[in-house]
Amino acid sequence: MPSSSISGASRPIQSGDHLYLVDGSSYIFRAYHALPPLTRKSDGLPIGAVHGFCQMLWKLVREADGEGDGAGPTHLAVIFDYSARSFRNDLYDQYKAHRPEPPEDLRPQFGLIRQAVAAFNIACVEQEGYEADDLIATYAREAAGKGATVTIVASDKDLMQLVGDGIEMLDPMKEKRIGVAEVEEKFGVRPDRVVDVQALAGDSVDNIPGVPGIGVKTAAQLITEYGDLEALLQRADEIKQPKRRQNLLDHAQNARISRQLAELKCDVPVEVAADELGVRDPDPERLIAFCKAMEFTTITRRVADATGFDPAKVEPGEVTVKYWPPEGATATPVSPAAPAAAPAATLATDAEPAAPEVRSNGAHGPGTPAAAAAAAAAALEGVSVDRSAYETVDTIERLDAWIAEAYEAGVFSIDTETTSLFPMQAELVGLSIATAPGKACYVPLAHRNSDGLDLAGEPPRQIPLADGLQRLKPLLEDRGTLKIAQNMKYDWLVFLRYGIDVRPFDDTMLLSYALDAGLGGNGMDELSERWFGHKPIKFAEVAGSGRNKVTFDLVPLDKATEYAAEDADVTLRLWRVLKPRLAADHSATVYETLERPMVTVLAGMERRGIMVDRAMLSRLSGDFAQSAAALEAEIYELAGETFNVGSPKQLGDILFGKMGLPGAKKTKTGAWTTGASVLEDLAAAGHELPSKVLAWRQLTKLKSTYTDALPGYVNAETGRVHTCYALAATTTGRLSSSEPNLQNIPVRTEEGRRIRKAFIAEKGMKLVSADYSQIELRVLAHIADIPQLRKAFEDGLDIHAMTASEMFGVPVEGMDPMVRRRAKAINFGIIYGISAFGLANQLAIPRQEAADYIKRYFERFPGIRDYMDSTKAFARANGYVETIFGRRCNYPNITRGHPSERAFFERAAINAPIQGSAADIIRRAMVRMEDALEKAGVEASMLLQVHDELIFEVPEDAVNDVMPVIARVMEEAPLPAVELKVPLRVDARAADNWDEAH
DNA sequence: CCTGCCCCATA
DNA sequence: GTATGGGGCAGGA
Repeated sequence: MPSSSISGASRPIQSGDHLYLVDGSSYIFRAYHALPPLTRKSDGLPIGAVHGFCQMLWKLVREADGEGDGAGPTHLAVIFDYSARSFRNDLYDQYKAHRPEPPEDLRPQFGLIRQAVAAFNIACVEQEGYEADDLIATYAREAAGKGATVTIVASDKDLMQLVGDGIEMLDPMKEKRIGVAEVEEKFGVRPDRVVDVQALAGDSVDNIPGVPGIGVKTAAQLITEYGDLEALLQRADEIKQPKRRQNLLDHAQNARISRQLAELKCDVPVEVAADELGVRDPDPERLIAFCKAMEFTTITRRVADATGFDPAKVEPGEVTVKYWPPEGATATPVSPAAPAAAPAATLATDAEPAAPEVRSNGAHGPGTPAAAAAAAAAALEGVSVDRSAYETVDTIERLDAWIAEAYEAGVFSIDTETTSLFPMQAELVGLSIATAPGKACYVPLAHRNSDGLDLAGEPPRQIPLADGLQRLKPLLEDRGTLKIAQNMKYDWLVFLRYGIDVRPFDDTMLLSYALDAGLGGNGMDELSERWFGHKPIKFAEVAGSGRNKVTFDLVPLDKATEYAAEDADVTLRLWRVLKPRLAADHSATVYETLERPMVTVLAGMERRGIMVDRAMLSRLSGDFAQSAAALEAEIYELAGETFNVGSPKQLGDILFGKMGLPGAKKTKTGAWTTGASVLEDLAAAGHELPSKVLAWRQLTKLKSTYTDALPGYVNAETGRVHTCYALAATTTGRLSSSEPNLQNIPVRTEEGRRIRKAFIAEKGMKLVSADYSQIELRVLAHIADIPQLRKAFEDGLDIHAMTASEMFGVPVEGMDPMVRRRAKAINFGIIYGISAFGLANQLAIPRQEAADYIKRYFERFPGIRDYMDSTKAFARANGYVETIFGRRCNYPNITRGHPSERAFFERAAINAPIQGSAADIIRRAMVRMEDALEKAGVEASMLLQVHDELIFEVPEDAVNDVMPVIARVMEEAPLPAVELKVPLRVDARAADNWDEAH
């Protein structure tokens, strides 16, 4: 049988009856993301949508009075889509194409909802080849034709064409009635012309093409003017706008097909007649059994109260949990430790800070979470950015009005304007707020007037900074109002310095990063362009650039308002597009546990900064300059002429041109290669000049990049260096550090380590450095599940020596250091997605020999090859890979481009789960660190992170208490989300400076 | 003054 | 062979 319909009571529909038709399929999707996630207590089965559905059904059933006075239902049915295909696919094969699979935790609820309908004893209709909407249309028209009232319980805009003549809609989430007026408001035309509008505007969710360049607004205007679609298409050549006219002429056929797709079928040969949909009383025992099985305590009690049935007498019923629709061809994730359901399980068990509770903005349409996200994007597409509509708020009254508006909205975006890009020295100049798309303002707080002579004149009219902040503080700290910013870490730090602790918040940059890492930048201008095709004003356009650049407090208020309010406006729009995608993309846990909590953690670290010994750096600078000058003189002598040693071009000419040394290689641009490895080869061959150049380069590098540059970053107020961590800069989840970069402070050479010694603790304090030992190899051993590696880490062995012993069959005792070095290079190579070429380069051995090593390695560790092959295959099939915590790293170009480029992305994809999982682990440790230290009653401040190392500043007498706490938090960081198959080990040391602590 | 390139510091 | 940020040079504005 092509359907599984169940009829209700037999009762011919007549005038005065009231038929309720519930759109079950769209309800499920809608409830899934509109309602808070809910799981069955006993086993974690996701049941949020089922729960919402049952509450709604119970309400409807209670209203049924069997009398038909127009209020409660006399007839009631829940309608479902039977399958994805319908007659519309024959009209247009792309119809509803690109629909993503339903989310994992929604799947079992499809079956459960059908069982709920049965438990309520309500008619349930689904029919092959027809969508729920067509069945609803058929029943609705028939019943209305017989004089009955019809209520369609749905919010799907596709059903709006049915409204009128006794048919209305009821939005089950907002409990809002949708009549002719509401439809006109939405589509700009009467319900009977809705399909014409849809035919022109198209629909990205259902993949209905429409006519390019025409949205709902334009479509409504055209239909109103020309009457209907056919008339418009006939007279399209009368349209004045050339582009629009051409599009209508070119895409007329598309529009006609779109209309057929949008128009609902009112004459479906229904298998269950409308007369068979009469309301029946539920069987209380069966209903209670179902509710008990689902562990719905409140509904169980209500049903019991209403029916007088004692729930204690009823055993929980049997419910069948099925993953429906059946699992498709979705590939399994790379990591055996991260099965598809891992993110959901993580949510249920992980004791992480929960998302702040925020009122839904209700802006999402029906459909899957992904479709909802697409709908949110589509809804924002038509709203153009109108900079002239922004308000400059210069009175307390207007500021209070905006604050009230923000409270009312429950969520708003905010952006600060300051005098500096460094949040630690930025002074607040003003701030902008947006409470809805297009509804934004700028509040100047500390602007000055430039009179053109670079002298500040009378300030413009504005609210004094202190007064403004005093008004805003309660709002910014209000736990019930969500603040949104693009790169909140900056604004959060600025506000903190003015005594305001902004929370709760969302960050659109981090949302984009959690969702789309690797697909492009996450800066606001780029996101605005990507999502809205809109280019915001550039900072340089309002503040100038180069020598003409002024601080923002000198920007005139009209310009400042346009720029600042637009940023807030765009940020809010981005949030509306990106936030709904978290659920759809299963990235909510990554965002909530690995991204958002990092904002305040990193802000704290940046604020504390680290002390550097400027005198020591200055002495070093002098030393380096002297040594470099001496080397320079020797180099000129050897070369027989003076030249710029720092110019690779000139150096190449000397070495390979004038002196005719061997081993000359070309770079991409045709210049001589003068990289370190080339110079080392020459030096090893006994040439003096190259070895002097190498030494010179090292010294000048250390001098220019570190000893000269670092003092310039010392903050005048704090006397410390405050680096800036980027949370969303890498594809793998690592942080990056800049201004200055404190993640590449030298450590390998003795000269370099002298720079490290200049990073010191405050008097009476020590620096504690705690670093993970071999974390990436441990992660690899876990992911690829390599028995020998697991055993070696378990036993605390020297992992490289063990690898060498396995590969070359030599005992670890008395091993030749060269043999161990080779194994070490291979181990690192594996992490980097090894190639014979790269390994040969690294070890300076022939390519064939490197290939033999790799072959031998794979023979000894076949699991590694399996991991690499399966990861590559997964990345090629899906365009992304995941870490063990579900962070997604995208590689969209892995199947495109030249073979060498593809090979590059393949290596990156092999590396990303390893590097990324390690990055996730240290993020988890950092997020928990402050609380753990506080709970343990020990004092310590986290100052720096260098990928696998954390640096703290600790009072001398607390050092011994602090170190075990730090090590424990770091070693246990993966728990409880992931239990690694290998132990993590952390080494911690304390000293007066970073070099000795490391 | 900006950009691409080369080179090099870290994990 | 992975992931970054940054300095100096050189060429084109």
